[in-house]
This record gives sequence, structure tokens and C-alpha cells, in this order.
Amino acid sequence: MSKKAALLQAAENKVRLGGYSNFSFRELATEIGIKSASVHYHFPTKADLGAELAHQYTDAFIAVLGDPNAHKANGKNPIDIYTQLFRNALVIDKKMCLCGLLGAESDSLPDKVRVEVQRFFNKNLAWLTQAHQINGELNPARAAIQTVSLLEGAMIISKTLDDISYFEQATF
Amino acid sequence: MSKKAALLQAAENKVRLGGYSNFSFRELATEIGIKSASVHYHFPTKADLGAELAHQYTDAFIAVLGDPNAHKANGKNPIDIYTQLFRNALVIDKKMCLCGLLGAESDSLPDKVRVEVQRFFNKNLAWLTQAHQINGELNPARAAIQTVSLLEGAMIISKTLDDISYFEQATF
DNA sequence: AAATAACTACCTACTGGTTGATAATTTTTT
DNA sequence: AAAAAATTATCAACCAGTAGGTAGTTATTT
Repeated sequence: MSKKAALLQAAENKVRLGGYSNFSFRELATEIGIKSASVHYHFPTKADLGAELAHQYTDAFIAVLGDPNAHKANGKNPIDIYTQLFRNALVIDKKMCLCGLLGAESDSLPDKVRVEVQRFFNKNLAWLTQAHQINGELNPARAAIQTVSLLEGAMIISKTLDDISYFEQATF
Repeated sequence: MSKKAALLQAAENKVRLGGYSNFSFRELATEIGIKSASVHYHFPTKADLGAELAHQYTDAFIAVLGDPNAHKANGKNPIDIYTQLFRNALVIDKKMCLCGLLGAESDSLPDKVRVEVQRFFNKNLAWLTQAHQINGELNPARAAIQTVSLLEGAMIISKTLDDISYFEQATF
């Protein structure tokens, strides 16, 4: 794993626990064994790091979701696949959705970071709209908004009250 | 308005835009015309300020919600009243729900602040459970979780994409 | 030789927090 | 009513620590 990838990984963990201001170049550097000045070699500014983090997070997220049509063809409801991805974040990582947290902080984010968070939700809504369309929903665009809203919100409640059953109840 | 109340008001505005780390004693002090050392007179530590802020926010929130039975008696759906409160935060204040944002940051919050955020959600779930019960819901506790999850999530999407119509679509 | 990746050393600005002092006000005692 | 004591709210000055960022240098890899 390259130092750059390690920096992004370390930053992701911190941001998903406490938001954009919950990591510093010094912390990241110490964690992976370099000096803070060297982090600036990989990412000129903190905003650059944050933007690249959100971008890669989004790409990985969409990639792991796969093709909703393929899920349907395999007899699986693509919405269940989507829900499972959120559930894993909560149960396995024990962390918030990166862009859910950043989205809540949206107003105080550097422009280039906010743009990437917007991209995350636009891509998610596109995927979910397609999935709901496949399921024969009457208003797939609306259903998509409701699905992602419910899941992001349920994560917050479960995290805050430290009990996964809130997430389960919200999604079943 | 007392200086203490003014400090809490200034802090609320900042936290609702960018979370717990989006305000400093110096900023608050400058904003209301005192020195940062004087802020420590009213609130010994930042965590004390944060905790009192979340506590008062919760009390005001529950107070303005009123009695769900009274709403029903007036021919109004108490869930609509609840939804309107969130909508106003978005349309009038143009800010996130204080405890929604703090809840997302839950893991990195001082203990006494997190406890107050938990109190917010427990009180909200209690109110919503009662409201859904009044409406004759089969599983009012589950419906309560779904309602608050949907609204907190819809706020995040609308804030991030800077478009209230996402909130409208999620809630109608 | 050139590009890559790291370093040391430093800067300015800001963070939450502490100290001791100072007025102004309020409460208590005489 | 007057004097004494306590409380409230503020201040200037300061502290150690951390923030993001920069300049110039060195080591490593291709």
C-alpha cells in the first residue's frame, strides 16, 4: 500500500468518526510514519486531500454496488443490496457514511470538497432511481430520495444511540 | 438578551453549519462583544457549552412540538406538525438540525455532549411513537424511527444539493 | 540526470484554558 | 441607614499545544 493510499485510508477513518475537522496532517503523518510536511507532497492542501478522499470513496461505493439489473436477474432486490452496504458500514466499520457526515457539514466545507459530496449523492440517487424503476416503482426518483434519506438518517440514530437495532427497525 | 443566551445563540448558528468544531470561544466572544476569557466564566469548558446548547435545543424543540393529542383533536396529523418543524429549519434557518449534525459526529464528541444528543433522539422517538400510536399505526415505535431517520437524512441531501425539493419529495 | 518522495526547520494563526485583578452590583450583617 | 461581605461579570496577559502551510534540502528510485 502506497503512502498516499495509506494517508487516504487514515483520513477516511478519522472523517467518518468526526467529520472534516477530525483529522490533521500531523496526525495522518504520524500514523503512517512520515512527517507532516511530506503529506503536502501528496496533497497540496487539506481541501485537496478531502476532495480526493470523497471522490475515491464515491467511486468505490458505486463500484461495489454493481449493476442493479444484474442483481434483479439473480433474483435479488437491488434495494436490499444497497441497504446491506450501509448496514455493513455500521456493523463492520462501526462508522458513519463518509459523505453522509460531510453532507451534514456541507455549509462549512471547502468548495472542492462539497462538490465531491454532491457527486456522491447524485450518483447514489441515479443508481437508486434505476433500481426502483427495475422494481416497478411508480415514482422511482422519489423512492430513491426516500431510500437514501432513510438510510443516512438511520445511521445517525444508530450511531448516536449506539444500537444497531434502530437501523434494523428503520430498514425492515 | 443576556450574554450567556447570546453565546448559546451564536454557538448554535455555527454548530448547525459545521458541527461541534465549527465554533471557538474567541469567535463567539468577538461576535457578542466580550473577551474569550469571559466566555469561560459562563461555560467552564467547551464541552459544558456544547452540552448546555444541545440540552436547551432539545427542550425548545420538544416544547414547540406540543401535545400530539391536541393536534389530533384539532384535526391535524401530528406527524405533519413534526415534519413542518424540520422543514422550517431548512427553509427559514437554512441550517441542519443541531442534533442531527452532532449525532453524525457522535463518536468524536465529549461524553457530556453526546449524552445530550442521545437525550434529543430519545425524546423525539418518544413523541413520535405517541403520535404514530394516536394515528393507529401497527408498529408505532418502528414508524417513529423511520420518521426521524427520513427527516434527518432528507435534510442532509437537501443541504448538500442545495435544493429544498429533495426534502419535499422525501416527505410527500 | 531526472523525477520522486521524503526530510528539517520554520512561520503565522488559532485553539482551549488559566491566572489574578477590577469594577459593579447584590446580599447580609451591624 | 450604613458598613461589610459576597457575588457577578468582565478584563489583560499569558500558556502550551496544534493548525495548515512554506522553503530549501536530502535521499531514493527510475
